[in-house]
Amino acid sequence: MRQATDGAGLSQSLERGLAILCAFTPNRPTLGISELAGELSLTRSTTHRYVATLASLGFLEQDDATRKYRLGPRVLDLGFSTLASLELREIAAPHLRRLTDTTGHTSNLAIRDDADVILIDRVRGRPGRYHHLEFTLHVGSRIPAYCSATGKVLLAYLPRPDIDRLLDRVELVQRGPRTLTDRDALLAELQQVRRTGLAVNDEELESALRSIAAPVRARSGEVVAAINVAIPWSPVAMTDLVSRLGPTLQATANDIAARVI
Amino acid sequence: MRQATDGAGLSQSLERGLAILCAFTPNRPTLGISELAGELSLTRSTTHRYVATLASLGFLEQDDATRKYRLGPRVLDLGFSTLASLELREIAAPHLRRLTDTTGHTSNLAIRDDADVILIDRVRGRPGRYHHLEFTLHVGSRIPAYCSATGKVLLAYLPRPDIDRLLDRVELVQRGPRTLTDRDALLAELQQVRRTGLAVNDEELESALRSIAAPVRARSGEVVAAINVAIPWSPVAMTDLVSRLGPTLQATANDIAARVI
DNA sequence: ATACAGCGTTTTAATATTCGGAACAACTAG
DNA sequence: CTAGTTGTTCCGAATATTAAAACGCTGTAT
Repeated sequence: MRQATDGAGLSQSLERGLAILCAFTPNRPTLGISELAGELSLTRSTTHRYVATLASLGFLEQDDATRKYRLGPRVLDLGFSTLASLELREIAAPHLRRLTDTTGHTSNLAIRDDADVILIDRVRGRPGRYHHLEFTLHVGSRIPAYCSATGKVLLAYLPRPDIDRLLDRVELVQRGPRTLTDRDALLAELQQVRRTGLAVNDEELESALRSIAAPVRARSGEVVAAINVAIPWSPVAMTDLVSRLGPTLQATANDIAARVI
Repeated sequence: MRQATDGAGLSQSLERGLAILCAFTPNRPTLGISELAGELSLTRSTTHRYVATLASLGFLEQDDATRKYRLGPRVLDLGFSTLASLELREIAAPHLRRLTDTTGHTSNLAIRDDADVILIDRVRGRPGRYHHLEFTLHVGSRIPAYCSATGKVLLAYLPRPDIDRLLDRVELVQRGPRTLTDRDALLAELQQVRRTGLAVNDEELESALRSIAAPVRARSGEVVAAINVAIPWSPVAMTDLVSRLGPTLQATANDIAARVI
């Protein structure tokens, strides 16, 4: 849903077709031709041609009753089976699993894309108290970096100019009861992350959700990913959680890093 | 110049662009312009324009050193967060988790797409003996139906004409030491599946991999998905495994079905 | 050193491909 | 019945796309 033609020489049709696919979100799982056309500022006929193409290839399906469209199973072919960071994901998988087994909490592996983080692997914690986020977050989910523990980690170790450039384009909107909406406060916290090697998210993304994250470094020392554990809210103080889980988290992150090529 | 494949594709550019994205597989994670052009029978300049478009949108990334391309993080935006069967996935998630906790084995939720099955959720089993498939199969992976337990379940309950039509287009290639390459043998086994309500995969997809699957039914009674547990090979007889795990599997499948809208 | 072969990239003019207005059929309200 | 949707089809216009050729560049082989 970003960016049209900055320069010349790009394929309009491809761009529009992909925009159509991206228009389907969890909040709007089914869309009609007119809705799509309106959203993308295209005519219905043009939209229909793209949609028909996508449907004929299996990326979209048409609902028999309502005539509207939804995503088809083939979207899962698109890159999901591959993925830029497949190697990292494979290396991390058993360690994530162990992290969840020892802590009992859901653990995630995330990378940064622009000012967002993307979950590239996750191991669910014990059943029982399933939180709302358990269902709204999947592998592939995209979350703003500024209000997540993994995001803070992935921001913190960037060169300062890059941090500024990213934050320039982001509005620090209130997502949870304790979201850091003040840029200076966020920058201070990023410094804290660099000092401690840990980031926390204390109900900043969503109410009742806490999380602690640690950086995963490549051989070069560069922070290439972050792992975290998601913790449902409890009366325990955040500092206690950090001192209890932080070392385990960092040890896991280091184990992963040690196996990265 | 050329018409699209089966006269289906209406927008040539969109079809070609998506073909480029799909050309990236786990086996071939990075591709150059020339490779892509050769594979898709396009000229390099045309290929380059599509690739540049995809790269400018974040779906591809260019390696600084080799100048070749790999998938970018944005591919994960494509539909994965939504998906036709998201509801089913959400409903099934805690049950899959419990299934893995009680059996210790990796469990999966799969739907059918044409003659393949697609994993739409998975809960990894205990660490320890990580099998090769642990790494080659992810959510989103596509496997031939005829040589997997979930696939047999999803084939078995189709109307007979549909089964025939699907199998007409599939070659029963040997994938594992015990793959059913004979169509009649496969059809007989599908009947067995309908009788017992369980399907097995005894080293048919890959050596040392066994699996047992059960159908998940919608309110209407239609089989809409399948769940399975993957079992590393052991000297235990398959029939023993079935009698031990089958009831649990079916109970889980029924639990899920009972909660499907 | 030189020539070569391959790569990704840019430019080009010609046209196949795509565009979008208008019209259609089906459906829902009022 | 009319008036407003919706998804869908048609078709001439024209634009966005195509592919050949040339450009640098990087290696390798001579």
